[in-house]
Amino acid sequence: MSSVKPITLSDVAALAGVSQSAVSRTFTPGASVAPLTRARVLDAARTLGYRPNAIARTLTTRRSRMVGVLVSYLQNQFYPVVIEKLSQALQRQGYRVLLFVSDGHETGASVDDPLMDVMQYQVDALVLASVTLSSAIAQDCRAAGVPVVLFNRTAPIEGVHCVSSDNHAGGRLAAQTLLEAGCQRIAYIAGLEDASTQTEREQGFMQRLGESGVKLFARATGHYNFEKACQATRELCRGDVRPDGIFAANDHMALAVIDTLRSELGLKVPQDVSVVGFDNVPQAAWPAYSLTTVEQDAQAMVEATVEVLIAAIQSDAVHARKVVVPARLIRRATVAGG
Amino acid sequence: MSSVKPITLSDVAALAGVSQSAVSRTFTPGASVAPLTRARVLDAARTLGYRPNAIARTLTTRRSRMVGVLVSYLQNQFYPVVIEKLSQALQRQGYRVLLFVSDGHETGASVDDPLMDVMQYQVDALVLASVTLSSAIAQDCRAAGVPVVLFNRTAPIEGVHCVSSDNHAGGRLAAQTLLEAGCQRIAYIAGLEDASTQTEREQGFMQRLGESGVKLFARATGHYNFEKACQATRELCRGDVRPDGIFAANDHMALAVIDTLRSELGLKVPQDVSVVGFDNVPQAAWPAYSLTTVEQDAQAMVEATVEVLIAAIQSDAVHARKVVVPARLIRRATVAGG
DNA sequence: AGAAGAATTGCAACCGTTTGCAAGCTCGTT
DNA sequence: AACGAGCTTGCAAACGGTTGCAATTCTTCT
Repeated sequence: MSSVKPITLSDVAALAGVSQSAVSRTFTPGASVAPLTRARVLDAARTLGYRPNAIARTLTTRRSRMVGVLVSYLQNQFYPVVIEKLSQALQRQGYRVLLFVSDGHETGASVDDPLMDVMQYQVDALVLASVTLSSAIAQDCRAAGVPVVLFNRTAPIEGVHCVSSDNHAGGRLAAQTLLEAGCQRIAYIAGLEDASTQTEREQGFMQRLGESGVKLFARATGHYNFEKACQATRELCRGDVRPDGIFAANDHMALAVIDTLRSELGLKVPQDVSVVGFDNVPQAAWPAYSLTTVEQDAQAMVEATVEVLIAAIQSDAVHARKVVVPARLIRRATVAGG
Repeated sequence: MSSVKPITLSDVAALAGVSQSAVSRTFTPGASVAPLTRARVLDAARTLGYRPNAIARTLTTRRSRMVGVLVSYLQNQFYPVVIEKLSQALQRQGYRVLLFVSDGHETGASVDDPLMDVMQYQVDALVLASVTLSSAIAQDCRAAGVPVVLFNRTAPIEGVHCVSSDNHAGGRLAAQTLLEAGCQRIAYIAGLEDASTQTEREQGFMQRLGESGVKLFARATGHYNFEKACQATRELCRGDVRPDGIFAANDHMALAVIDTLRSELGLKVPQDVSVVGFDNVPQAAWPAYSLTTVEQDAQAMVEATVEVLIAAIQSDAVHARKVVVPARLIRRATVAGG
């Protein structure tokens, strides 16, 4: 069972008694081939078990129909959901996904390397779905003529597309929800400090608080990480007087907050403290949490991404698009007085 | 900014004043190149911003250094974890991941199509990490000379490698745990009926129960699905007398069981009913659940997979390996009398 | 100094497709 | 019967690399 000799165009051509071109053309939709020839070729191809070689095709057409997708960490359930949807959407459009998962230790080049690596595979476009990622990369790819779309992240990089949800409005929604619940001491648990999602959500949140003349009671950083969010929660509740409302910059952290509040600090959610998250990951709906959260419409974001991507591949010249999809509040059971 | 002319071997060769071969060889580790030439080439490459074209390379070497990875649904957190680890491990070995997510509606050809599609990309190997997948596929790929490894699934297919954990022993462990806790009415929630993980776990479980002369109190099917597992739990608890110990065939379902038991049926875990899961997904450790479960060592499974894969790629002739990784019990707080 | 041997280099064929071009064909028209 | 329009077809040159082979250069030893 050693390496099977693969069937090529010319094998089929030989059997069908036609030229390579004829075979190639029968497999190229819209090419000019006589019905009879096509039938003969298809026949030969079938008996030989011929499968076109996408790699060879890529070499001449200079279109791989592969899209590079770069993700950082999949602990946050939002990303698996996105990958699943994105991958399926791209498959439907005839594209394949070349997946890269960065090590998390994204110190400078460590992430650049595998990334430039993906470029060697001639991907038609690149989706960066990592919250934090040196924007230098995006520019490199851009320079190499590969369309780049930043997913769930914005950045003022020339020629780079962005798809995100309305984090600012979402932050405002979270604030408003906590305010309406009558919270007096509102705290915020931040994500990774330099992530655009983090800063935008916080700004919206603070702005809305400010409009009601409310000052933030406390702030801690959870780095979009479960353990660190637990830590942040402990920190917030250390003093005699603790917050009665917490907005965590994403659900992943919000779940950690709830767990810590309940199991470790013996507090009741929402009676003692209200919690609002961001994303609406599947677990947010699980009865154990039933988290009130700001939804990011993953489906809409994915659809926008695919659309932008394809447009960009089709005509390289389109000006960079910044899509922001609306966010909306999902009211569940972690905010008082619901 | 229309299509940038890419830099090729000959561009570099021209600038460096050497032949294409020289350039090619400086980028081929272990090839014979004089230090001076190498330096000159590297220099030229740098100033030109040259990046080797992996696609072209693939065409001649007939090794794409891509591995196709096929997954079905990512709701079950076990798979994201696996993808992350697998992807990183492969990257470390210089392989890229071509990801396929099947639609879930795996009715016959619907999954075969995208899969045969992946074959066109000349992947060096294929990992099937979908619980349920027509084995015909595996054989097709095998026939095409592409090594196939079934991840977390066994099947007696000639020439196809398998990596899974010891589901039988794991099932026994689950039974033993419930027995030791003094459970009198032990129930089982099955996964997808024809998945090998499901049947193996159930067999081990039943065997151990039998050894203690215990008969199964009830059985329901959750199809490895959250909602259906909730449904199954309701079903099990419908009568006057309900189970006091439940083994769910995976954590994803076990979490659903706990949620349903607590929030919907007002029962206490583990006081009223003990629950054991299988996988040890990250959420199992979350305080809200603190699930006692049988761990699948994802890291070990991934490492085995990569090893098998690479061995198979290196020499096509190796006989199919079936690796089974030991499973162990993680004792947390969902079994009585812990 | 001369020859054997090793290291380096360039030539050119090849990997499996696509595609521009020109030639060959089929038909309907006049 | 001759003519041109429109299809179909094959030829051959790319696409960007790799690699066996032979030629060249450099060492080193006698």
